Amino acid sequence: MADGRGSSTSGGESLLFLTDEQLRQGTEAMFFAYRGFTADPDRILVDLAYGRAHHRAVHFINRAPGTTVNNLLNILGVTKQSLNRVLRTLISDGLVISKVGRNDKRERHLYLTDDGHALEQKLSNAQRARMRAAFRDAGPDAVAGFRTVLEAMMDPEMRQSYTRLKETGT
Amino acid sequence: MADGRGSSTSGGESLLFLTDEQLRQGTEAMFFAYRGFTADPDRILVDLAYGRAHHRAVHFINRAPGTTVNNLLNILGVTKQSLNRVLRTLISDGLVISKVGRNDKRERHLYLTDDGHALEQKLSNAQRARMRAAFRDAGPDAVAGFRTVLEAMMDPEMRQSYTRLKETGT
DNA sequence: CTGTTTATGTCAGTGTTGTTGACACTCCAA
DNA sequence: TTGGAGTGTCAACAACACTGACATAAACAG
Repeated sequence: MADGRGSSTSGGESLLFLTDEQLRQGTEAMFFAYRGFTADPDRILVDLAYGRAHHRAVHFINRAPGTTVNNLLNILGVTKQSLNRVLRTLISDGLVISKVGRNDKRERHLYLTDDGHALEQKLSNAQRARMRAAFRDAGPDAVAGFRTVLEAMMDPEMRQSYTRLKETGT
Repeated sequence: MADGRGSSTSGGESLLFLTDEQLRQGTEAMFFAYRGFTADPDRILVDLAYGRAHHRAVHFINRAPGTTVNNLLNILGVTKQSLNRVLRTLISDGLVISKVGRNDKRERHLYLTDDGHALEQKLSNAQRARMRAAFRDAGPDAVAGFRTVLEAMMDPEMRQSYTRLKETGT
């Protein structure tokens, strides 16, 4: 909980970082930063006639190879129709392969092909370059704070997905 | 820089926070957090048959009353056609008024009506509640780091818009 | 075995938000 | 007066989300 530590003011809990003005600036920072965050991969994707949805699918299939459609659905938070449209193009373009499950044959396990890995690398390199520069400029303490606040901002289920990915890669 | 490490050169400070794994986690944190960030206002907007574009327009008109269409265009980073569609509905629904400029009559200055202010409050209260909770849980130092990293992640023009809004409210 | 649930895929329709391109109008400034 | 800037509108289109309905196959529960 907030105990005011690290505050520059004296005397009791300084909660100045919780003023509406501060919160509004946080809101706007999220808005403008997210634009930057997606800008670089977006530029690559337009040339390939893909969109952000393809990027997200490729990212998480790479992150958790063999993940099922249902799992991906939960992570991405979209409908199966919406995801299916994206997966169909990725599969028919040879970037993703779908394997019938061994234990449960209803399930489809998703993997990137070599071409899929190549695209994932291209996209994540572009995105990481910006984040690396931002992290480097901000320094490790700021990065820790950045992650702390973002985690606190997630919906609980999303935080769970995030943590499980972070810790176990599923 | 595809060495998979981002590790430091000789001797100095540990740069473990710049590993590809750390950057990937930062990427995923942005993705999941942004979902949370928009979730609460989105729930309100669906009932009103509005979308995020309306929210953004209302937010920035409230933030900089009397702003011109062109200024708003630059801040939002969309085409005038796209913004115009949104503004048209907001104006015809009585949430926004457009006043012909006094000095330059080509310009339209945008203001929220009372109804517009009411919607803006409703939306920003919902959004701020989550951010306030996240800020409070994370503490002031984390919040400072959060803002530092986000600012470093913006495109330079967006950082300029962000800073000018923050400092002068235009 | 039968009936139900789960996992997936697909078709059709709709809505929001973004894009280009084209055109018109007003007004300012040179 | 002419050129350009700011604005508004029309048309067409694409990406990506949604709902609803339906089909198939496999797993599971009785």
